Amino acid sequence: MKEFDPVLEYLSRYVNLSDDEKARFISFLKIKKVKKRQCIVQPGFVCIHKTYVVKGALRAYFVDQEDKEHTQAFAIEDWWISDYSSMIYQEPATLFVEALEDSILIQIAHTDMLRLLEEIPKLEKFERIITQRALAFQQKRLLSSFINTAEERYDDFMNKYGAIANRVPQYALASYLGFSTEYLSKIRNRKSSKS
Amino acid sequence: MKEFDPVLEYLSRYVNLSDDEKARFISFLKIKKVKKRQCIVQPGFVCIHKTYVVKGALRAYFVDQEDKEHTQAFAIEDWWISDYSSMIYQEPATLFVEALEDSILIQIAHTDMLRLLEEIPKLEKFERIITQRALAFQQKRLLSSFINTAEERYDDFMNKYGAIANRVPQYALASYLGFSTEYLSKIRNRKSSKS
DNA sequence: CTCCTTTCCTAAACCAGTTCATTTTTAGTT
DNA sequence: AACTAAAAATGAACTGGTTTAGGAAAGGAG
Repeated sequence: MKEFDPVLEYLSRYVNLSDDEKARFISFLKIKKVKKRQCIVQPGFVCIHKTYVVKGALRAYFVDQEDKEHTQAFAIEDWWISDYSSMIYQEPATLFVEALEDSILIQIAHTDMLRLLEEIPKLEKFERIITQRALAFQQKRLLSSFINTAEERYDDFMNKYGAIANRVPQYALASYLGFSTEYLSKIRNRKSSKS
Repeated sequence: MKEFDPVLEYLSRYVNLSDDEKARFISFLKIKKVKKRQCIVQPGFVCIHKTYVVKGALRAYFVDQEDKEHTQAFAIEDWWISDYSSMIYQEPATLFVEALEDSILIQIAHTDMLRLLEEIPKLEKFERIITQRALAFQQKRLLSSFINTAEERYDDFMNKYGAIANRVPQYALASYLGFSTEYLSKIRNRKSSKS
């Protein structure tokens, strides 16, 4: 099952599974290939899967009443993505999760994950830790949106996630950082004229 | 150990513990009483405890370079609070956690909690679930800060958490919602003149 | 290669929310 | 009750970021 190795490697950073447990885990995984612009989650439908990115790039975004998009998260190789709220509460999604490039994904259904958590309690630790880290990240991001100016947030993102910034469309980046594409353009212009 | 009952009741919503396990859990708990304005977490010191509020009200806030405060969370009766990031990474805190009223708290050290998680794996489920919910909440809050105007965010908060809003100082509420006290004052004025 | 769509850039008018400076109200303390 | 300090209100001047409307560049499909 070589195709699932990346996920097993990811798991092994947090928890040690026996070969049997690994096999059991893998039995619930599914490979999914998607083309650019294809959505794997849409508002109105419950988000069933947790999705791991083997190859490619995706984003989760919300569309508000004025049809404006707000990017909630990006995911590239070795990241997870989903409409988290929809998945854990088994409610209709509010987000789109869309491929920004042709991508190869590995998915596990939330209900299967819950079953696995019962079977292999060690996995709970994995879930807890990655969720804790996601929470800490999200808290920092919210603070930053209040504390830093648009330009500071842009700089921070370029420093930490330049690899992502250079791969995703500009409107997606601007809507992640919480300002308009026009303003992103203005920021970049300001920078290039300075140097 | 009647004094710890509120925490046990909280736990029981997520996981069933035997009497032995309950006793073991309780053995790590400590009661803490604090006066208004007293801080239980400060920048520079590692946040050791997870804190449950038996009675009273607290807030966690960040102070930026311009000495402006940004409230990250409130906690009243039956809520938990801490500098989450500092606690899980065992790094110096960046937040203050301050009592807004004289309060009675129950604390558990993070290291003790980790030990308990090893001893009583059932507890992992508890940790995972409350963290997942906190994450979903945080994600909604960030989206809302991008999508909604200051006034809409104020209205939402009043609807959902009116009980908190009426208990905390106005500057704390404004800094939670992400705008200035002056503007909050303006919003309230607008409303009272309308009705 | 050409057409067409999507993405990116620019600039001026505009507005939601801030800043600053001062006053009024409230709450805590002796 | 009187004093003090903290919190809330007010209003005028200002600004970071949006909006609107356009044109330029880049990528994909035939």
